[in-house]
Amino acid sequence: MLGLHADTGYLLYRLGLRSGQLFNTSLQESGLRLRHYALLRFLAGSEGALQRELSARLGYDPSAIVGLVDDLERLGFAERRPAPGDRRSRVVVLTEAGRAFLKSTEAAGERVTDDLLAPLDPAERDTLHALLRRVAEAGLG
Amino acid sequence: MLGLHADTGYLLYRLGLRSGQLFNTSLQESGLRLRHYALLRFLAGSEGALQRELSARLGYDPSAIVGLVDDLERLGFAERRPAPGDRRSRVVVLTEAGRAFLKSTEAAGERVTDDLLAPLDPAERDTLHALLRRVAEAGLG
DNA sequence: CTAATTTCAGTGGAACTGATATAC
DNA sequence: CGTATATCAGTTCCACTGAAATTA
Repeated sequence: MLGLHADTGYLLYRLGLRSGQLFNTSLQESGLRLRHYALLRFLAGSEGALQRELSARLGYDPSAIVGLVDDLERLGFAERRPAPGDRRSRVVVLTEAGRAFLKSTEAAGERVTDDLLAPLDPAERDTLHALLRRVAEAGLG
Repeated sequence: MLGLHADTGYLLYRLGLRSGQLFNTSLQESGLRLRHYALLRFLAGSEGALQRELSARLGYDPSAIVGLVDDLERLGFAERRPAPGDRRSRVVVLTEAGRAFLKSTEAAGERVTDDLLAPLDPAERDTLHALLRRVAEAGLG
């Protein structure tokens, strides 16, 4: 019995905190947080998404999406457009400035994961990633 | 490019949040949070620890330890005792009531990790655990 | 009518910063 | 003197809850 450090769930909790901190410090000079960055990267692969889709796919509360998109709009990295076919919804799309920002910070994002997983060799990282993906897909949809 | 879901660091961040939530809801009827529980389980394997040791080993800020130990003392699960040899320090020890509480909630804690890792078979869980431990030890001390 | 989408106000917790008292 | 331990006050952010307005 070595305390909760021996528990996988607790390890995930602690490493999740550490990962989030690394991302945020890496992003701090841009004025964005990890959540903004995640949203931008999702948009980069989607040709526009409804806010409720962002909420579901990223796992953030719908009320949190509002403020995140507000921030990105203020910076000119994303825009809200009326959704064709449903006047309740808004489509959020990446702007050219947003795309350029993503390109400029791509390397920094990879460096964070590199630092975090430094003790693992490439094959082990793949194994870890695959296991985490399966856990994530079961629990988060 | 599937967005940050394809990034291991981000997966860790998301799963860490989910893991913490599961622990906290599992503990909610006891009135404690994951951080209290982690502290209790650390004490169970330590014969008493200085608060600065708790901070270092659990990764919580020293100022956070104060409130956590306050809560545990109020419930009678832990006690502060003067540290022999250094009147600045306090030794935090588990009480009998604390030990009994841990015993009564052992199964619940295991169930949380079980739920979280449901998609993985036992061998995969061991693999995941070993990988996470190595990542944790490199970054968290 | 009920349900879905977005928005907003408010709550509580978490993590930290900076300052203080005490002791080394 | 400077450093370490514990404590306290205050800040910021995060995640959520509950409710509103609009539309389906």
